[in-house]
Amino acid sequence: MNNADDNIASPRTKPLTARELARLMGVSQSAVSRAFTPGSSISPELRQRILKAAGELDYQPNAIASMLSTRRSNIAGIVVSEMQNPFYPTLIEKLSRGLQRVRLQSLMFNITRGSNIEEQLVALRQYNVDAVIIISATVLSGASVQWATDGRAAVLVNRTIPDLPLTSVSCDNVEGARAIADHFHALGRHRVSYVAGLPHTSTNLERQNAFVTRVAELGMRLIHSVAAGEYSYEAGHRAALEIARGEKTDAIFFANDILAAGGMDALRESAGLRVPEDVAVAGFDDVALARWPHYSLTTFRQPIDAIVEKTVSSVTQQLETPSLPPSRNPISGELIIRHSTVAEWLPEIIE
Amino acid sequence: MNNADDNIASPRTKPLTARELARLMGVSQSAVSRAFTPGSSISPELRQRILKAAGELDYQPNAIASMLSTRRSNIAGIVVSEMQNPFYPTLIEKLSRGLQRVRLQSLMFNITRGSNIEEQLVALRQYNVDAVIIISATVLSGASVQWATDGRAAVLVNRTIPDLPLTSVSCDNVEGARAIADHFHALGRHRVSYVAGLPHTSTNLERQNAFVTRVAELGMRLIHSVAAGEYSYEAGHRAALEIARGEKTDAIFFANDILAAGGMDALRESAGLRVPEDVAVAGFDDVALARWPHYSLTTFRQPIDAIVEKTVSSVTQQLETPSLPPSRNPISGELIIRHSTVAEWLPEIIE
DNA sequence: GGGAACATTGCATCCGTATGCAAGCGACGA
DNA sequence: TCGTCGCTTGCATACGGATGCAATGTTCCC
Repeated sequence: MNNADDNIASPRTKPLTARELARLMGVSQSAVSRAFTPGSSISPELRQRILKAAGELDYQPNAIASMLSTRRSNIAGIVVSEMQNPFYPTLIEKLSRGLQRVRLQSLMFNITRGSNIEEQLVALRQYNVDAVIIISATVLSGASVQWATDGRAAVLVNRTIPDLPLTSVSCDNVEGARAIADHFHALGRHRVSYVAGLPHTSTNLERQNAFVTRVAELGMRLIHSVAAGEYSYEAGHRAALEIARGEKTDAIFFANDILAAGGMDALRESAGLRVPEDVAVAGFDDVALARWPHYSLTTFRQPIDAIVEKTVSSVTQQLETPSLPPSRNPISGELIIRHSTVAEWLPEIIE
Repeated sequence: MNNADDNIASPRTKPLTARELARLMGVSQSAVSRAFTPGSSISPELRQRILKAAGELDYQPNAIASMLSTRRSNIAGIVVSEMQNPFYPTLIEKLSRGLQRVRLQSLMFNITRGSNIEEQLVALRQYNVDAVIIISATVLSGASVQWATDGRAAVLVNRTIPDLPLTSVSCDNVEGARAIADHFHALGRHRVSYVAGLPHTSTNLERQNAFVTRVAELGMRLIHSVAAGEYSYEAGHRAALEIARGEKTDAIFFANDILAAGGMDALRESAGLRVPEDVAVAGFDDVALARWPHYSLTTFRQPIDAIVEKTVSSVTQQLETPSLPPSRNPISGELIIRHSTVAEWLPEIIE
């Protein structure tokens, strides 16, 4: 039992290094490095030999060391705050996959509202992320974002920050809000209302302004315009009750689907109104529950795949061309009409 | 305009290094490093002086270099796959905050089912993550997980992997499933059914076995036991319809809340049954929608905060004591009774 | 056959921080 | 007053790979 250690699962095995592998093979460390670097100057034979040996000896390059040398981390920092709205998990999931496709891992930064945000952004710089993708709707100061993103690829998804020239990719909120207003108008609803979520976010401002403007253009009356305060079911519920207690309205546009869901339940179950007969309801996003037969919610679909694709391509372009000027990229969405505005529309059979 | 560059936002400014800062201050680079390393040998005065200068000159240590030196990355890899169930985003968000509290950033690894999982786990080793937290319900082979976690702190959350001795933290599925069975029994329901999600996951097996066993112990009859195939609203909807077409059952336990929501809507709106009068419905997790008045779902609440806390503390312990033997940590949950099983229970007023 | 252009390979050094070791310094006790 | 001990500080080097440059070997053309 002289070599007892050999039999024990060895948690401490130091990973093989390029130098060691090189020594074992009688080649130089550079050769090993080149074997793993596409496009580097090495003969196909040697590369194959090294990759084969690497496979057998379970060598893989240490990404940390490589980051230090190249000053590229191959990491994208994703700044996130509200995971409650199911739209975001879906977005993040797809985004993270999209980034993996271009060899970027996703480092998540969960911003907690109220806590010291600057402090949380320090890590973005410390970890030397190549790209910063800001999804959080939470208000971030332009200065801190500028500082955090300084010199890196950066994309704001579904939001903008005043006075900060950064590339942004968003669903076309103006198009969406106008489409809803047009739809209400086409339905013959003329006494419409709007329910905001977080009032000061760029997303909300765009939707609200576009909706209100279009409503006026079409000669409809805006009966209520309330702020729910947050993007939650409960907030939508409260807002709907408040509206139901006031002057009669025949169509409500909620700033997103979750608000709309809470609102519909309140209208139907607490206010005793029929949706869509008494009041039509529309949301925004087209999250999964909008398709549920119970809600069957008319909504403006955010084209997640297109948003992800544009975000990823913008990141890669910025990485290739650091001087690329910022751009705004509104992505066209699609009005999805369902039962919550059109009684004749019957919920899809769920297959 | 000789120094035109000065006026332009300088995206390329190379970050200040410890050496440079040291040179500027006339101290050694070691001193700078020590100033940022708690517990290192340095006088309080010098440390203060350095930290002050660092603040003014906007220096912060390069985490990459530090990782290379210390062989600690301060990164936890979170392996995730299903973000559709709202339980997981919530869990991940809290977990990520919990980890930040102990100075660990979260690197997310989104496992795509079907694609090459091993390949995706390579990055866990390359990035040298200190800890691996596996939340994904997707089936992972023991061997690949072992390889990926080799020698690091690792925790399986809400799942186990057969034959793989790893620390796990889960809601006590047995307790939960028994509580539901007991509840059905107390309600006088004796013809019960079970709806599974992903049939081969450890979570499902535990819930299913415990439920079936308890049902038998209590002398109730198990009428249907079906597998929805995935944890989705649609799957729950389909499963419920299938059950409604078969022999009459008076209580259904769905393996999670999303399934239950789909199931309830199907029972009520497609099968024309009353919930809870004709059939009682219970779920598992207590996600947000379980509280919505429309569902008002009886469910077994997973104690997310306790799970997160235990996970984080287990990680820190493992980091301190690498030889720590694996442990199982079932966390006690709580039966939440609502309208879907007890007609008299009225939905909470939403404040 | 000689030389130039090219393809491969290795050498040496750098990336930015952490840390063992030894040197410097002041304080304290005998 | 001198030796010793403890606290600070700096020096030198390690962490693991990437890469410019020089050295070597090949190929091709005149």
